[in-house]
Amino acid sequence: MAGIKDVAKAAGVSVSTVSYVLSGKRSISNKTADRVLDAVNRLNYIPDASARKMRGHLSHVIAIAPGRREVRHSSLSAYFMQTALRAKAGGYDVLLLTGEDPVDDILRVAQSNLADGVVLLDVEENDLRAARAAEYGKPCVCIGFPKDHDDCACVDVDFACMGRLAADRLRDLGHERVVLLRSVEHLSEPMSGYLNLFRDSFIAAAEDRQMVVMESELTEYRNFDANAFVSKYLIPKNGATAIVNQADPSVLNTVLGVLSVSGMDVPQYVSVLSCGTLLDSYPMSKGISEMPITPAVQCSRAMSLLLGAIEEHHDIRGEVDLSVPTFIDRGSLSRAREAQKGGCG
Amino acid sequence: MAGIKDVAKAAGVSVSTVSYVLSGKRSISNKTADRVLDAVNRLNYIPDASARKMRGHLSHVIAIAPGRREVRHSSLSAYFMQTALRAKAGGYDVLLLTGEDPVDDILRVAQSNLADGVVLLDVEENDLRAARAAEYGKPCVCIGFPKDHDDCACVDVDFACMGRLAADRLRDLGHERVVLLRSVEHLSEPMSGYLNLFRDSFIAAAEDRQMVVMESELTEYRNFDANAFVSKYLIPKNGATAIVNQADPSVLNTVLGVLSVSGMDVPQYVSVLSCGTLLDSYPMSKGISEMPITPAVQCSRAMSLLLGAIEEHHDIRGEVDLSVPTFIDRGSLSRAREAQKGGCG
DNA sequence: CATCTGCATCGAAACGTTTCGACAACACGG
DNA sequence: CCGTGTTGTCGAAACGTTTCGATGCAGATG
Repeated sequence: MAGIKDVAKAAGVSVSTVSYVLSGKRSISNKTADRVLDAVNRLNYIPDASARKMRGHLSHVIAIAPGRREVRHSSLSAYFMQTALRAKAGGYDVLLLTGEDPVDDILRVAQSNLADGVVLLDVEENDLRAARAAEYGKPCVCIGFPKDHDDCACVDVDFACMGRLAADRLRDLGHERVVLLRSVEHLSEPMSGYLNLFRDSFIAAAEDRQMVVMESELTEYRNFDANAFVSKYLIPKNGATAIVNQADPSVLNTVLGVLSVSGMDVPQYVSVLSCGTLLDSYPMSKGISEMPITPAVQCSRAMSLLLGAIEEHHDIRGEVDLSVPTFIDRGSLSRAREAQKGGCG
Repeated sequence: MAGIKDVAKAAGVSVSTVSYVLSGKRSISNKTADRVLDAVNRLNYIPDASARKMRGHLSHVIAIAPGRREVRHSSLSAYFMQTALRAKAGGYDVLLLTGEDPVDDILRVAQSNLADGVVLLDVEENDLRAARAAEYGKPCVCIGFPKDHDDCACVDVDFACMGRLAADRLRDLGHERVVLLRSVEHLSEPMSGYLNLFRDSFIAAAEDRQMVVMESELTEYRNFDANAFVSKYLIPKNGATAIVNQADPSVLNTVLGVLSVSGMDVPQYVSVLSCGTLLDSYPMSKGISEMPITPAVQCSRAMSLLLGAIEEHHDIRGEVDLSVPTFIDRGSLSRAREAQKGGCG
């Protein structure tokens, strides 16, 4: 509750002197500075945030707008936390936007100067928030890759590249028949482009390499039948020797449970590679090698771009930053078993 | 970028008239009001947030402080979103705090008037953030139940009550032998009181009712062996007829997988009741009846308390609001099977 | 000694609002 | 026609900072 005036009075100096001591923008004698700092500590003075940014100053807040309000994927909080962490490292706080109409919310906080910049999460292929970025009057970064991104920067993993890398890796291990385990997420989020981006590029690359790709059926979560999946794609003579997982960790976990019970060991009998997932925050029944999404990387890059735009006035509109996928070996990949009479059942 | 002065000029009135039209705090003739509103729309005027709260006004921001930065439980984002939703409904935005030192962060945003109030998430039994609430100078609500809560309000599910209700429900269905499936979360979060609160009250209530409670071993996630669990607690002659799950959904899912493969049907062979979890945002292989945590309820109550404190100056320090647990029937409970030669293996 | 330079400090303006007090215009009852 | 009240509007103060320009003073330079 103490203001700068109280500090000034207590230290016996003028208000401006206090301000200069605190900001270091003009030289102040040590003697005076010490008296001022003393008073600051004694009175527990913290400058008022609003008053501070009254002279054309930054609010040091960035707004973060998750997309759909139905949050089923737990990775969302990873993005929240990573964004907040990076923001804090740059001296910014993070404002969470969750209104009915996301665009309205963004407009409000951006135009009222409550926030200096905007990060969009859960960006869909046709994303209204991204399309209207020009109206915000503040720099804007998408984590994701919307079609219309003329007025914002985009940061994402290069999922097309991931598809090719996955195909390469499996082919190099001799896998010729692969099954793609897809999440039911597709049903509820048809627009979330990255899953399709990966899938298409993986299938194209695999076929280039003479591999056979099967795709699991898309069903409701609750109806997913791991037994049926295993019976259909892994047990037959010409079943797959590798699973590429694009599904929710728990779906994969169920499959692993069935494999384990049936004595179809990973990776001896079947290799598993999970792509575009985030398993390390997730208790799997078995270590699964992975080309994960990387919230830390994307958030960090997003924040660099954003802070550059805010503080150095870089124009980041239209910029696209795709990062090369990483691979984490958790031992679930090995050479394809020899073509044999297939299965154990 | 247009300011109130521009609007005033465009409408041909004084600055104060514009302000009164917008706030409705004094009567203004319709004619003038229309002209002003016209100008506001034409210029796309949005008042500057900082300037607005310069005269002793509220910032209409509440700060939300998650506890541990390692976020493995996905329910965190449910709390984020629910808090933000409720806050927005009351006209508040939400600021996400994630600094190294949570107390510092809270002090900073509270004392600088950046936020009008504070919500603490992931509150532990001995929570420093709660203990120091007096210093914030703003009202503070915990979601959780710390020991030292003299200076903040607490909102939580009544986990002791949940333990009793769970015991009652199982006993009424004739279950006399129950196994408690505990999460490994305990290992990493020894202080997170609610799991123990439930456990202790459940065990006490169950023993009161002449039930036998077994407890699964606590191991690392990756080492959790669902087969061993099933063999040890469910297959033997005197095995449990019901599982009370307190563990991570994916651990439970693994168990369900083993049960399903082994032909031990739920609920015919074994009943399952999950407590203190949040399965509906989580794709389980099978519907599991549940006494869930209820982020929406807690966040809503927390926000009511907080807004009451902020806007009506209620003193909410020391207040405790425990909500009665809810039960969701998803069909995984049935009468205990008759004592028989036990198991299928 | 007269200037100049640089340092330390101060007073006041500025930021964009809200709100208080004033006042003119008008209506109404006496 | 005078008080009294109401309505609509305005000017200016206030909020708590930052920062510009000015000033006083000490020491260096001519």
